[in-house]
Amino acid sequence: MLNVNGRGTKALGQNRDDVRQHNLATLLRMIHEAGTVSRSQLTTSSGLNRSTISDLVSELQDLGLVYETEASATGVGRPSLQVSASEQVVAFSVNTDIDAVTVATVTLAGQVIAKKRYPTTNQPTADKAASIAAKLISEMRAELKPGTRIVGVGVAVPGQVRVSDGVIRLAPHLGWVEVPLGPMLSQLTSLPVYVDNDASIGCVAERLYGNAKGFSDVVYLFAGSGGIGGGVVVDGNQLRGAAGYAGELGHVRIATNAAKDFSGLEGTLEGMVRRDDMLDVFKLYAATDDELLLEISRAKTAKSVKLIEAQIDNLAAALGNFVNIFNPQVIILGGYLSGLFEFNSERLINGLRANSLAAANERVIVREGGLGSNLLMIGAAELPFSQLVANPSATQLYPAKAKASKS
Amino acid sequence: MLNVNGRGTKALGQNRDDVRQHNLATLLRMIHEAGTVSRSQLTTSSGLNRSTISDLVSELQDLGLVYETEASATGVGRPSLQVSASEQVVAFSVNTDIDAVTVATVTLAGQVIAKKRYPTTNQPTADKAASIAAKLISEMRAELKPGTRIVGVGVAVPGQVRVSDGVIRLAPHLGWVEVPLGPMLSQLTSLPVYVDNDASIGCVAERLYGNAKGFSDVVYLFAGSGGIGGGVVVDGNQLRGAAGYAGELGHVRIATNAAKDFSGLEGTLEGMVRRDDMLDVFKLYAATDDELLLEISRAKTAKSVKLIEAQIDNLAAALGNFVNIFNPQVIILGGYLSGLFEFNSERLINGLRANSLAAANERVIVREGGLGSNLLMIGAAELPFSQLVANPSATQLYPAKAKASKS
DNA sequence: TGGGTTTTGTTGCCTGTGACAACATAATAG
DNA sequence: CTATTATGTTGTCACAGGCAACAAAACCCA
Repeated sequence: MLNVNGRGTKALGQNRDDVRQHNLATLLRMIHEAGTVSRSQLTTSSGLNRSTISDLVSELQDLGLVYETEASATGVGRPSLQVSASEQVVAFSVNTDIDAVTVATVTLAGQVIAKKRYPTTNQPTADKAASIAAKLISEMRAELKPGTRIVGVGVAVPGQVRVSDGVIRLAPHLGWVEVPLGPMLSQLTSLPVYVDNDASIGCVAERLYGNAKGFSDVVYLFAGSGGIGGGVVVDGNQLRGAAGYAGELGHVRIATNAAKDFSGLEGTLEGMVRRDDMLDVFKLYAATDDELLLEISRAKTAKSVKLIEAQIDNLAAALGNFVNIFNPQVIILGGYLSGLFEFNSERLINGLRANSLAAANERVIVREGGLGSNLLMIGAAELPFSQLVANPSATQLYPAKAKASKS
Repeated sequence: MLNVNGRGTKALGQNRDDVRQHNLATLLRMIHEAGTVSRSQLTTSSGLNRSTISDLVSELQDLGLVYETEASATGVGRPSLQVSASEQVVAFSVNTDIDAVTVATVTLAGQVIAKKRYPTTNQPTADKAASIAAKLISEMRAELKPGTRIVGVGVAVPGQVRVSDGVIRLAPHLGWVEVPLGPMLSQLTSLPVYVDNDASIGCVAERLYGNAKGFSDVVYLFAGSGGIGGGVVVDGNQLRGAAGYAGELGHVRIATNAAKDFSGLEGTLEGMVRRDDMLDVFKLYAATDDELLLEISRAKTAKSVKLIEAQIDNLAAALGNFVNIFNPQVIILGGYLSGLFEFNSERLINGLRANSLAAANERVIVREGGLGSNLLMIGAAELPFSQLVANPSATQLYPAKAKASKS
């Protein structure tokens, strides 16, 4: 029951029958991302022959990963069979936050079919969080339809995660330092567990199902109660870096002599665009993002407007940096940052342009995040799913009723 | 005679006989990067069968791209044939700088076999630079051994380049705005021309042949007379961004209220770590990097030391950002930045650590660039070579004696 | 209503690619 | 001089996807 490195041992160069694996993986990826696709669509967008698609799809069907249905005709010609990702193949996603542990069941088709939130008083310890998560997973596992198979568990943690083995290096808001959350949860559930930073996971979700869908170069910025995190997609691939810590966009320095952020760095984006400051100016003690967004949109007092504009300017400076560094097609703002964008998008865009090179910023699109509360759930499930998709025929699945065979 | 996009039309998913192309490309890449490899090495590091290697290598040989030699025995067993990249296959590399145009002939084995520098008074216009380059190329082409074939021309320009069509969007030091240098040079030489930013090209060279060799996640920073440029390698691939402008690391903002850089941005690395300031403090009007490095290493006056330390601190702040963003394995400092590193590497490293997350910076290596004056020449030649390597059997080559057939 | 057209699924055959095994070759070790 | 080790060479084989021919299922139109 090992946590496998997100990017496995790369076969140094070539392939022979890997062709089959590759094609199988490509088709499953298409089906997984779309939920349902017709076989003719698969044929055209893959470039493979009809007969090959037929063969490959039936192999996926034998593996129990997809199923076919007849579609009602939409035009001339024989209607193409619809291929759908199986709802009988699921992953569990976990989000450990400062005030709750949330677990969801997500199907291979990308649907959240169950979700449980377990509120905690204060921040839970890692042990506590793991046992809560394991308990919720166990409950949800018992409620699965018979025959359902489980791919694994994906965990979103607000902090720095060593992706290779699921160790939380530092999660300041949770007070976790060097805790092996992945192995702990894997032991409790007897399932493979994959852990990653919450913002990276949000980025994955936005790219697959949200407002960054279809883009190959994306910068994602997310501000929650735990500071600012980021995720980056470069040429269609999630930026991970040497050990998986890349994309810490909230800790990028943009100014001198300024407040420290939660990790002790000075003059960083996270230290200058603070959700808590925003709550203070509206005299809120705690608020959901929706409540805060509403307040921001109605801000009238000079003090609040000044704060909002200052945050917009700082955000724009940081975004300018990211544009110079990544030359992305689209920038997605999540959490309460979308409120800043809505409040005065022109100011934000102008600031961005003033802080970046004309060539790099000329085509960049700034958008709010398109996914709601299920963002992290869908994204976290992608961690185990991506393992399955990369190797459809050789990935072990686990039955709904426990007694999983040890790997 | 078109300039082809660096990353061609990506076949959406799969392959059939693409296998052969892929394997051929992989082998040629290994041979190209190593210069000479034994067949047994190719066998082990590719994972392919001996017989397959034999077959593929003989195809590369038929294509005239490699040749085999018998090696003197080094151990037990039959000695393996050595496979070398052909010196009869070359590319021209061009560097348009503010005071000269330099052209070199580089072999597929990575050797610079000829080099000519044409000094210019003041900055040349793009037309001037193109005609000088074309003239030098024509001369060097005439001096090639008969039978030599030309892959194309790679151009390194200090500025922002639209890689897809070779248009220089902005090269502040040369005073070039929106000039189609690639097409111009292509017309003059009747050869395919590829253009990229000089720092990106330096990064490529360092990764293939310099101090970043073998690393998959690299941040490269280069300071020359034209400001500070950067290049990034992410998971083995050069960071390009949506339109090829990514990696403008010199224009990243790290401070408030500071001097503008050459592109008019405020508080950026380029604005705060200035080569000209360094020349001033040593009362130099102009100097080669070697001269400047010597001065820095001998700096004694309070004023010069203070400036050097201030630049080190600012450089460290920027490097901290890059570590948080990219989590690289290695950072390479080129140009006179290596002098800052040598002057007080401890201060630089400490500053880097203070400005980045512990998890991200714990294993990062900081090094000076390992390539001398041929850095840009070797890197620029890689632009056409990478086209050839990606598609060994279908890339057109051009004869040494002109009269090239139009494509 | 029925034939023509268009699009897609299915089947059987074909080609190209790399694996594999057997053998040949060239070095070292004793 | 033989045994051992490592590599190159050759012929055969398995397997994946392309391709063509046919069947099936929709629409169009007279």
